[in-house]
Amino acid sequence: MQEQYTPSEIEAKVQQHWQDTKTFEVTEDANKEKYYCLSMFPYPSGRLHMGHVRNYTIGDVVSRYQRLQGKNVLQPIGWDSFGLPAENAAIKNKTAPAPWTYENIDYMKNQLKMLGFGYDWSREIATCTPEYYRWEQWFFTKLYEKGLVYKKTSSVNWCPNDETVLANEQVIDGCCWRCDTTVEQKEIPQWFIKITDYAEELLNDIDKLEEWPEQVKTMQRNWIGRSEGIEMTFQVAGSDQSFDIYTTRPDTVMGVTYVAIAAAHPLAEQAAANNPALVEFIEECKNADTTEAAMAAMEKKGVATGLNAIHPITGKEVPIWVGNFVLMNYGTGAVMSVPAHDQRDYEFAKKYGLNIEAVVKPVDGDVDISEEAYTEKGVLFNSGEFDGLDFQAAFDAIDAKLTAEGKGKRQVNFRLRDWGVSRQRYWGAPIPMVTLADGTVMPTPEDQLPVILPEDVVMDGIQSPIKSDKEWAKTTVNGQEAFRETDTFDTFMESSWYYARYCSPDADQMLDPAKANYWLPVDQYIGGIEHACMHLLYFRFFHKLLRDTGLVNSDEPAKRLLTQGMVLADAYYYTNEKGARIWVAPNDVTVLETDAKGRTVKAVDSEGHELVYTGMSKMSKSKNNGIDPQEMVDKYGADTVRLFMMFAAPPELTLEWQESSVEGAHRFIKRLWKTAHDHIATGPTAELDVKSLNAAQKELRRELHKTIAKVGDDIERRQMFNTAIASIMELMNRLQKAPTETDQDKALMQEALNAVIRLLYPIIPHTCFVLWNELGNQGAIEDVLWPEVDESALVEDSKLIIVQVNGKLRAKITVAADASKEEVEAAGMAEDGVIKHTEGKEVRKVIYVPGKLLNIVAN
RNA sequence: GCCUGAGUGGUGGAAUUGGUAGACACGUCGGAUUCAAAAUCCGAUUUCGAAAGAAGUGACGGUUCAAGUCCGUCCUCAGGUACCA
Repeated sequence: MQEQYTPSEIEAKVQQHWQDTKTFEVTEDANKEKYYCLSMFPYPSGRLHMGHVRNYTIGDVVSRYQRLQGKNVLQPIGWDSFGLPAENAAIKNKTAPAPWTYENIDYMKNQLKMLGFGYDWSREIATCTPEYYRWEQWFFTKLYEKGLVYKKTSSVNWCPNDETVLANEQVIDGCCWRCDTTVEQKEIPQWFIKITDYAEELLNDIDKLEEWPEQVKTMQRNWIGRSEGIEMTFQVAGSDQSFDIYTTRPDTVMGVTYVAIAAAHPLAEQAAANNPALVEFIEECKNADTTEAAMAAMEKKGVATGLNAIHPITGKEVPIWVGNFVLMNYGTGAVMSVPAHDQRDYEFAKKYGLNIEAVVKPVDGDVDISEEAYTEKGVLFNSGEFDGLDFQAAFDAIDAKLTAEGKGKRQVNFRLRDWGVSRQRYWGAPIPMVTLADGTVMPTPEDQLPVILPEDVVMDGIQSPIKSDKEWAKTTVNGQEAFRETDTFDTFMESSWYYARYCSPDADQMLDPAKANYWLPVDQYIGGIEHACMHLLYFRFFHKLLRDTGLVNSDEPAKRLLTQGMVLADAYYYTNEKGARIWVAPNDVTVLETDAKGRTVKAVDSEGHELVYTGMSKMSKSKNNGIDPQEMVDKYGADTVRLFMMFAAPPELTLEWQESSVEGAHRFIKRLWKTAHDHIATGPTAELDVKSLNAAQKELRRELHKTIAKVGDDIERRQMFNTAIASIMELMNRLQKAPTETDQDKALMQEALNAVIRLLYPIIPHTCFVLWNELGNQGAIEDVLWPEVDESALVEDSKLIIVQVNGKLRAKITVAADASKEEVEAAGMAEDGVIKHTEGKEVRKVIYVPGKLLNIVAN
């Protein structure tokens, strides 16, 4: 065996072995328990970043661990390869999105192999290929036939200068990122999928996701946002027109002093006919940013329409205002306003001098609305026949009255909105719809699928090539001239079902149900927390759609979810002559001076600029603090990078990249290698005879088996890979100091190393692959099982008891494992530290936590 | 704004069910080895204090024999907010 640890040699050799023997290619096997481990697939942006490395290392650790549990483990990978960045890169590099994407895939695929991830490469998919998206198109046409797809107008960000639609990301401070023109909102027809038809099930089935983080489940519940309220109709005074509003606070309805409608509401347009101020305001609202955050931040403004609405219960007239905070697209496009009991309405009423009438007060006192709205639920007053009712009673009574008079009804609403899947961009799957010459809109017939996206295109930076090429849309359907839809799908469509396609990647149908039902649901899904609401909800939604199409037979796509945190790194900048901050890459920084505690005081870059250190931030292009995984693998080897990633923080927390800590991980592997080398150099070992071990050997063996138990629990149940590694490090620290004189010392070392190598295998597989055979074991480590815990080795004959007086630590005592409370108490009371703090005091109570702690309460 | 998290030594973090706060590692300091350095090995390392001891987990308050952990109010940071993926 080589004395030096040479990761580059070892890793190349082991990776070649995995490739040659197709170690990680799997097929359905009814005799084996399956395990499907899935990491969110990457967008092929160019090179892997540390976030990818973290995500895929976690997945690989889980997969290899499960393999050693004897399971049939599927770990696939692919490429989420449609999307906006490819268009931007293509324009910048004067190429087309397709070649740019395919080159990136090739490059990144190599990087994944160099990190040693055990993927079944025979199942690799790229969503930008017709072989993939054709089934998505097919599925969309099926959804259309089922009535789950519809078209409606919806607003998009519009740059009037470029005459193009912008993503939210491309709007900077209300202006186009390319030409700085003020962005407008434009209403255009778009396709929607009725996710709201599944809102109730998506909400209820969250309860089935027992192994999903509570955090994600809470976010999804709030995102879906089920509410119970009343929808009621207001008549417009002096007209036969009416409009509906929805409220979750019908108990406040007697306090309605005005109603607010959206600028795009038909009534607003009607009222604007002879009201120039209103026309101007409606114009202004058209250009307002409609993202939720912007809506919340903007100043709430309004203009009176001059129209009045008739209160459905009191019959009184209240003014109708147009408010910039009401959107036509959401809800009914109108809201009732109760300034006394809603803070936004309160501020609006104060601003425009509208009436404020309190109708709800606390159960035990008066209501004070001189400073702000009273938004709690209380008891009604000033509410006529409803006076004295509490929230629920008022809700029921008002519901009964409105229902009886045909003016309203109880209704469940969801915050969740239907999924708009149309994008006016090129690099996406064409939406398989056509418009015939006679105006009929219909799905592309099945025999004309896939609708192929041409890849050989020239990007002009503004218009989608399939829109600017007027010929592309032309086709023939049912013998008629027809025009293809030139919008493409939201890329969330592709990422909503890839997990299912992996089960039968070459199937000549969307998926092969027999194979899909063998592998699905996914046992472990791993990805970033940023996907909690959108991707993970679409993913669950699509699974239910697949189920209702008869393609899968489970209700949920993934049993267990792990959401990993971001990767941060040091960031440094200097200010140039023009006053601009120039961010310097961390590997170009030399720290010259640290304070007594090791904090950076002075740092310079290679050109001598003195730098400002800003601490840790998310690795990003803007702060130039990305660490290239490739460089790290070249320098330390993949196993070191993997070990550091898993050791530096628990998977769900942010991880701070610290190269000194990477070196620490590298040192640990070197020590492991040396310990194994030194042990192997002493020659063959005798058989371990457990009965003959002395006390020290027994204790060492107990530590070994405690570690085996802890590591298994940490990886499988707790998913705390960092503490699993820490406990292996502790054990290794002891093993390095353990005596090696006798046969049994050596036999124990052999048992320990054979176990440690398997415990570490999921994390540093290359090193462990080699060491497994060096230790004299036959066959590949992939084919052996996880070490077993010898329960008999765990038995302890004594226990350490913490002795406290009034909750403060005063002594530590060792007692027999079977000592009674009385014995422990007597031993504890005899300790100097205890006597000192109980002298002259009365012992009032003694709390004993068996085998752990004794607390003496005295005063 | 709203929804969801996080905050513990110089640093990353540990403390799993309310029971020893700081495991493991990095850094720093001291020592060994070396002509010297790198590498490696050994030791110290929350703060204050000579010690005894006291204080200490973002802030303030509460529950409890016992609180990093539970409850309340607040502060800061992060993720999401429906066309970035």
